[in-house]
Amino acid sequence: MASIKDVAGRAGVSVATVSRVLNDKGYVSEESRKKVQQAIKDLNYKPNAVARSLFNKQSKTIGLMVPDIMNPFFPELARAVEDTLAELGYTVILCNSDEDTDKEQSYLEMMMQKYVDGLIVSSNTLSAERVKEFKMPIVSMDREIAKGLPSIIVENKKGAKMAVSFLKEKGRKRIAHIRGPHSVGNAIDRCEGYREVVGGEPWFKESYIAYGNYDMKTSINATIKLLKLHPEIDGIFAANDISAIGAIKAVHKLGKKVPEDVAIVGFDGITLSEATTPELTTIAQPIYEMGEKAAKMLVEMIKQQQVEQTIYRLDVQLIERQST
Amino acid sequence: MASIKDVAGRAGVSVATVSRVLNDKGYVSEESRKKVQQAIKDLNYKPNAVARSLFNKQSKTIGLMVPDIMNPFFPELARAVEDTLAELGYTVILCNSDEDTDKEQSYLEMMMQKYVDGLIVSSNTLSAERVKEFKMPIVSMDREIAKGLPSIIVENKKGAKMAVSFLKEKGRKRIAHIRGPHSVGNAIDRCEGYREVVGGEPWFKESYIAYGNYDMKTSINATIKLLKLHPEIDGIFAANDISAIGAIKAVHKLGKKVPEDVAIVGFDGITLSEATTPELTTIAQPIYEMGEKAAKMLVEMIKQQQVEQTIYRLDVQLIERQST
DNA sequence: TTGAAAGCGCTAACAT
DNA sequence: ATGTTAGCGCTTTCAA
Repeated sequence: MASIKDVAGRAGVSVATVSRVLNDKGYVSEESRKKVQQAIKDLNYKPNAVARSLFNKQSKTIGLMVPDIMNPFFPELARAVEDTLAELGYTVILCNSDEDTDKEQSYLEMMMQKYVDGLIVSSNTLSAERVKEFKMPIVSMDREIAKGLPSIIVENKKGAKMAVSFLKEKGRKRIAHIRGPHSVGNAIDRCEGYREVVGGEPWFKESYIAYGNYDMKTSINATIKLLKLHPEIDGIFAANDISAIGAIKAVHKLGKKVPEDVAIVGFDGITLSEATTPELTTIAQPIYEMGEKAAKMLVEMIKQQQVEQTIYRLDVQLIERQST
Repeated sequence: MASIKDVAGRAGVSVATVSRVLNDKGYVSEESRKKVQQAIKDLNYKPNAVARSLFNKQSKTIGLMVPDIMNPFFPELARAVEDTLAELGYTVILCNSDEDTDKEQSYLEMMMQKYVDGLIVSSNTLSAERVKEFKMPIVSMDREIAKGLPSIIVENKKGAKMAVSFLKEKGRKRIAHIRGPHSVGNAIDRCEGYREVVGGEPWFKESYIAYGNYDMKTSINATIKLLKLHPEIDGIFAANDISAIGAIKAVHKLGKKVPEDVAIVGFDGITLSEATTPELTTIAQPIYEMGEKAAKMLVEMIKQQQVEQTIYRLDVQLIERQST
């Protein structure tokens, strides 16, 4: 691999001049520039990014930390982030945290040691303090880690209300909710949204809210229990698409039909929701747009060396399909 | 951020000594070692990875290049790779190539510039020459890019034969195939496997092989056409799970039932295949294991500085579910 | 057993 | 307009 010295030698100038044309900084005569460019071509020279990083304390690399890339919400997000960042000249490091504090910590340390320029993170376990002491631009996805920390979130409560209202409009009289983890902000918001729409109904019971943990197995079991206890239920709002798919399976297992006997609405709009039978009606988040926005914000922050204090709350959209 | 100089100063030794204890290389008196370790603790010193890379020409980073992380096959692979590599002290850079030669090229250049230590790649467009001139350990997934290049592949033909034989055992008399792209090796192998089992049957027709392109929309249309042309078809082997899901949808659209009227077997064993109704019978690849193996092989290669000339051909497994 | 110093490839003062 | 040089933080020879 040719180095800047080789280029300088071949062009008959000093390394400083080469550096100047490389970075288009300072004065360089047209003649020298030509010679340097020629030498660069001849040698197929590519600047050494590591040497640059050492000097600049920047690596043109950002970290993307998600709980688990296998969770179907994240591939699309990762794709959006990577697309956008690649366009802007950045490289993406993938981290699966499993929401494990120790793993998170070691990823953070690795990032500092490698001069990673910034971090896009979706986590419920990363505390505000640890983020603070980690002096690096951060954008948080799907959750406000700390006041004043840039975040991309969606209208969770509003979306939940849309979902439940939609079930009502469709003539459903007993609407249950499969909720997500108690510790997760968006699960709380979505549950609140549900409550606001049907919590005051005369038929409403606390036991209409079952715990699905955002996962399929738990949701299947929860739904079966729910429907056995309350056979009158004719509509379900599941807090995410995975839970909704679990609910569909449970309904089928009990010999009932979706949507005839029980109509189901999910939340997220992951690709999976189109692959099921029946296809899932869902509250779609603009996942790709979220990733794109996060990436752009982060780069802004990196360039300005100052943290924008913004929260982007993106809108959600009801996609009606066969499950309702 | 404390540097090695700070540590040396605080410990009252030279930076060389600090480096020695850091890397556990060369002679260090017990006393000096203690002092250095204490200083490291006091200062919460972490070695600067970039400076190390500059010297070592290694970055403890590897690239993972996939066509598209949104393709449901790859998240699990990425997870396996990342888990394994993180365990071994490596960081993973994610690249979505879209099988686009230009994108691939610029990723490769970025990797050279950043002293990336190796590459795990799944691509049908990366040519043998480009890989050769890219002097860096590479493991190829799901495809042999060049003779002698380490690859992880699966028993595609054998799996296809298993799938089709299984349909026969289940009493299916007219078995069709939804094939993948003509340019993709594993699609060719799977199609061959299909042919070997039923190509000699008296009822076999060339038009029983439809083109699904490994994608859902195309497979839906192909299946609809197929079943309209040949209503006698009672079994379908789809070359991947996405196609199989498309086939299920198509069968439903035509008012027929899976598996009563048409039994369907897929290939891949992606998580998605469990989420459908009916759940998909499929030939499962050991996806996680493939990623793990690839990562371990790559690290071996990096450490030994020499390329092992091995091809791992992993076995596949029939998972019987509701679609048959 | 330890330290001084060169060097990895680059950028940016500073001089000229 | 250009070159010389120090320095980014580390590792490793070489000498002591």
